[in-house]
Amino acid sequence: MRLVIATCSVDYAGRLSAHLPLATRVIMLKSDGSVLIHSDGGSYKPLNWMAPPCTFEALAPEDAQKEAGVVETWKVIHQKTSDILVVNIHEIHEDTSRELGSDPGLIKDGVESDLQKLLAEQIEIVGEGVSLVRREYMTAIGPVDILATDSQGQSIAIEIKRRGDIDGVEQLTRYLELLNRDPLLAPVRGVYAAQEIKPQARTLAEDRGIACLVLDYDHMRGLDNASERLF
Amino acid sequence: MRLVIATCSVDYAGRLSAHLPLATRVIMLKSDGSVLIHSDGGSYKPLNWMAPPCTFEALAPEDAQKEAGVVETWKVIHQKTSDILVVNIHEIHEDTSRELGSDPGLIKDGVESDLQKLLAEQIEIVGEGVSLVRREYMTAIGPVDILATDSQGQSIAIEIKRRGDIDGVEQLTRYLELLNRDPLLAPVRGVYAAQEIKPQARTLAEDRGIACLVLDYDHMRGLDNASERLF
DNA sequence: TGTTCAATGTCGCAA
DNA sequence: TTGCGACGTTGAACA
Repeated sequence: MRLVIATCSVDYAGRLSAHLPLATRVIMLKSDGSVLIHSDGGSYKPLNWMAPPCTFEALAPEDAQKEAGVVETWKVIHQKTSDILVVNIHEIHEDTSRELGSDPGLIKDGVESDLQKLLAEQIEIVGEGVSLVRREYMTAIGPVDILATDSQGQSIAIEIKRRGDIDGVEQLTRYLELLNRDPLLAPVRGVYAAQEIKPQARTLAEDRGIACLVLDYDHMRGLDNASERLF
Repeated sequence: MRLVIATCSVDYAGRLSAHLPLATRVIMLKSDGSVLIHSDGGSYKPLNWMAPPCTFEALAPEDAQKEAGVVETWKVIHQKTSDILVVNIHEIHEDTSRELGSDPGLIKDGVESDLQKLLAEQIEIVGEGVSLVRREYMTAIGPVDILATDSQGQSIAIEIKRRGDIDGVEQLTRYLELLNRDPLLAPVRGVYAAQEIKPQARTLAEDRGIACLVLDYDHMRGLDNASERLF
C-alpha cells in the first residue's frame, strides 16, 4: 500500500472517457496494482480509479508534458479490458508506503434475509388468518420469497424487497404467471412487501392486481435496536 | 484530509450491522467528517465507511478496551440516519494531514445521454426515412428515450442503453404496451439500441418483435465532429 | 427537496 | 464463467 498526496491531472479511457483537471488529490496505490484517486469530499467512490487485475508503470514525462510541469507519468492498464488510466504528476506533497498484510474481512449481519425471516414469523401482518406455507418456495425460475395461504386456503406469493422498485413487481409477476399454471396452487394472488414502495412500482403492481404491503422493519424487529448492540 | 495507517477494529450499525476484526488498515478522514476504511486490496469500495454529513469524535477508550489494547476510540455518527461507525485504534503507524482544497470535478464523455443525443441527431441510422419525433417522450410510467416515425409514418419507440442487458428489453416492452394503447400512436414498434447487446437480451427482444441496433459510439461521434467541421 | 434512472457501478451467490 | 439480484449502493438530472 502506497499513499500519495499529489497535484495531478488524470485521464481515463475505457467503458467511457473521463478527465480530471489539475488539482491536489490523494492517490491510493494498492499492492495488487489498483489505483484510487480521491478528493477531499464526496462519498466513498473515488473520482477516478482502476480496478485489479492491472499493471502499474511509472514513466518519465514526454518533453511537451515536462514543459507543462509534469514530473512523472503513471500509466495503469487493466489486463483484461485494456482500460487505461493515466496520472500526470505535477508535484508530490506526501508519499508513504507500508505493508498492511491481508485483511480478515467484513462480517455482516442483517439485511433482506432478516426482513424475510421476520415476515415469515409475523405472517399475520399480510392479513388475518394468513398462514405460512414456506420461505424460499422453489419454482423453475427461482425461489419465491414466501408462499402462504389465506383464511380461505387461497395461495399467496409474497415478494419481499427492502426498497420496492418496479423490477420487483416484474419478478413477482413472473412467479405468479408460473405458479398459476399449477392447478394445485391456482389461483395464486401476489403481495409485494417492502419497507418502502415507489409510486411507479405501486401503480404497476396494482394495475396487475398485486397488493402492496409496506413493512415497518423497526417495529417488526421490536426493541432489538442494532445501535444499542455497540454499547 | 487526514490519512492514517493504523491497526484497528471497526464496528458499524445502521441499515445493517458489520464488524471488522483487528488488522492494519488505511483510514481516510475527509474534511467533511466522512471516513473511509480501506484494506490493501479489493476494489474501490472501502471495507467500511461513513458518508457525510456526519460528526467525528475522538474519545479516550473505556477501561475494558484500554486493557484490550485500544489507545483511542473514534466515533462517527451520521447526522440524519443516526448510523454509527466506531473505530477502535490499537496502534497508529502513519498519520498525515494536508489541506487539499476543492476539486474541479470529473468530466465524462460517452455515457448514455451522449449516445441518446447522437442517435437523435443521426436518427437515420435506425432506418431510411426515419425521422425524430422527440427525445424523452413522456409516458405514465416514465420517458421513452426516443420516439420516431418511419417512412410510412409508423411510430417507433427506441430504448437506448450503453450496454444492452435483458432489463432494458423489459423496460421497452412496458413502454410499447402502454404506447400501443394510444390509438393516435398505435401500432408502435420497438428498437433496442446499445453499444453492445447481450445474446440473451437480443433473443428476448427478437422474440417480442423488437429490433436490435448496435451503435458504434466512436463512429457516431466522428460523424458528429465531421458535421460540426462543416459549419 | 424528493424521485427516478444510470453506473467505468461493485459484490456475492448459484448454476 | 456467466447470470442474476442486492447494495449501508452512489451520483446526477429533473420536477
